[in-house]
Amino acid sequence: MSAPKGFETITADDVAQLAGVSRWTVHRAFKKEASISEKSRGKVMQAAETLGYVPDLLAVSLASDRSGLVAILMDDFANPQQTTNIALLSSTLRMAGWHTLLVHTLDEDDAFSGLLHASQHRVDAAILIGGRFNDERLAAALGAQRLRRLIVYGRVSQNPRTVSICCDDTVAMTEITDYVHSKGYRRPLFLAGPPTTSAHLLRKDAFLARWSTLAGAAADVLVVGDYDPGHAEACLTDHLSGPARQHVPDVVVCETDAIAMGAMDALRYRLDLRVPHDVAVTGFDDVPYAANKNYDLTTYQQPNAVLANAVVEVLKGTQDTAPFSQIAGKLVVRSSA
Amino acid sequence: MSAPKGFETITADDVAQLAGVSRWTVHRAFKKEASISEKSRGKVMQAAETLGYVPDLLAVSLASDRSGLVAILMDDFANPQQTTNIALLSSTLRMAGWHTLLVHTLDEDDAFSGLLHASQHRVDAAILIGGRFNDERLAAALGAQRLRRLIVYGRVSQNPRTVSICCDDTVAMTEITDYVHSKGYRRPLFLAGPPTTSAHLLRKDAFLARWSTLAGAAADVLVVGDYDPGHAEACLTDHLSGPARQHVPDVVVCETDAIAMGAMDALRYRLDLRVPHDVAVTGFDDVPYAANKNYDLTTYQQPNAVLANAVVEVLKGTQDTAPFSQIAGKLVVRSSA
DNA sequence: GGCGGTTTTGCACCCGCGTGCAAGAAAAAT
DNA sequence: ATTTTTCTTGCACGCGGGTGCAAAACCGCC
Repeated sequence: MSAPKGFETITADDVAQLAGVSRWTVHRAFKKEASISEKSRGKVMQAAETLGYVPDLLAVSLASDRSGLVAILMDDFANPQQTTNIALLSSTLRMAGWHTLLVHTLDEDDAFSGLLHASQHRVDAAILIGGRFNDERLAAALGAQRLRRLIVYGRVSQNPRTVSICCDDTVAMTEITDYVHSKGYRRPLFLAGPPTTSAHLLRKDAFLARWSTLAGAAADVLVVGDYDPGHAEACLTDHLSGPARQHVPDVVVCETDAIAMGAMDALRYRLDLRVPHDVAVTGFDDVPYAANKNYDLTTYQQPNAVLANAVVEVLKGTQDTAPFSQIAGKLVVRSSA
Repeated sequence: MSAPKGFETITADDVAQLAGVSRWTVHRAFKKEASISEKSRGKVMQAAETLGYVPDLLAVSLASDRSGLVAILMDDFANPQQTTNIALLSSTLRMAGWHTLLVHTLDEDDAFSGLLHASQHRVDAAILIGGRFNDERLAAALGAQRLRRLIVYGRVSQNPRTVSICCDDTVAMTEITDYVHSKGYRRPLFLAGPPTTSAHLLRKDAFLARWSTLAGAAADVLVVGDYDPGHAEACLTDHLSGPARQHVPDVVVCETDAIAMGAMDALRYRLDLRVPHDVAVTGFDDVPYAANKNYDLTTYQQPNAVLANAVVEVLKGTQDTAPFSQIAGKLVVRSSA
């Protein structure tokens, strides 16, 4: 009767027995729109209560072919934009009834195997956060069994079999460009992230195009290898210590806040310049730390909550991919530019 | 034969049929120490290869009563120490064969329901990262079915039914105290985090005890409500703008790096003091950003990789709880103190 | 060729629950 | 009171695969 040690697994059968009904009636009692008499529902609920019964989601998933699990693949936990997103995403998903299977991917091969493992858990969808995922591999990954949906979060994917959920980088960067130009800055330097990501292309191209329209001249670009502030700091320091020293920019426009922070560190502590007095800086993303007094960064706020809800929408219904890549954010003006 | 749309779910039966054996032989082929002839193993493997068969982990979990899933409950994604830990933990677990079910808990009730959901997924263990979890509730949570193991990560839990994996805060803080004293500082102020966490108690008490031994006098303490840098900044600013202004400390010893960074911001930007010239600052955890030139924080490095591996050890075998709460880290001296 | 012994293999049954259908009970209609 | 109609309930079967046991196939040997 009672287990000598460990926990007794309480199944629907146990509840049925105690309530004096069949297992299927127990099932119906838990299903909202099921035809069942109030009397037996009451008996079942009481029995379930005293026994502490909770349905086994594993068995539910197996039988119903809906796991209620969403895999989130993420590559960079040092990136505050990504950790902010995953925090918001996982709680939004949980409120909507999904659980999060977290996969920290180390590199591209790892992403592939992570996606495979996720599919083995029958996830209802897999979400890719971060830029280091390769679209070509995604197509192959989609060939993996049981991967129902692939959502690319925070950037545009060329792959037609995926759903992109992100804000409109072109519109956003154009707005930043307009602001920078209107403030009277005339010698911009654009700091770009890794060349493989689409954010890189969209934001950089949008800036260059708009700047050329506004100022009638091309802007300088410096490509930083990744989104690490330390690396951005080193890159910019090198750049402005070299032959480019003579034309120091009056504003550094950065692809992300992480790069912007590294840039500010470089300007202040390596190059002995004042921000924004000597050089202004703008970022992109509005990560929490951007509001810190050290940086007080003028940046572009992504509508994170809207994006997270869009994921839920996609999970709920069959949606078109189009509406979810044109969500607008808003410019946040602080003292850095 | 071929599905009209969507993906064909390939089961062990499909492989068996193609290989001309029974389903159980397929199972044996995938099990390393099973008695099976090389010939049929070959046939099975080839059939599995051509069909692209991968076992369904949901079914495996259900049948074997081992989900291969570990729930990680985390409350604060803004805390870099926690995001660092979860990144390391999830990749360490994955290499050891476990997957991570991420639960972002918003408050205590939420933590409870998160734990319940995790148990419904039959997780092999649940790991608690962060200080906002209440030990008393944990005991209740352990009553939930199927929750095999509860691991408290990064702090000591009083609950005997849980396993604590953390470094020895007392030893660590004593080491910091010795260092601070040896550098000649004599008017310390200790900045403590939320009073409910055990880290608070251990670190604060260790500091106070050691300082009293070394200096023969009690040290000042200021309790900051949480681990948010912005809040710490405000608290310290208030404190030193008030009646305490006349005895400004010569060193601010902080319970965590997050608090230390807020403290440095307050000292520099609010109180117009130089760090470390006027006031020195120490932290605890050695989060990645502590090495940033802005802060360059003297702090204590937690042995994160060792801790993560300890989790795997606990998952693998039946271990005693004792050995895992006395892991040592090391002092990292930088320019802030 | 027959025998004891050792692999290999197949099979019944189980994990806990969901679906569709048919039998049973209760309510409504005649 | 009898027949319909409707609501409840029970059940066979399936999801995909793991366990233990017994039958079958293999082996070397006398």
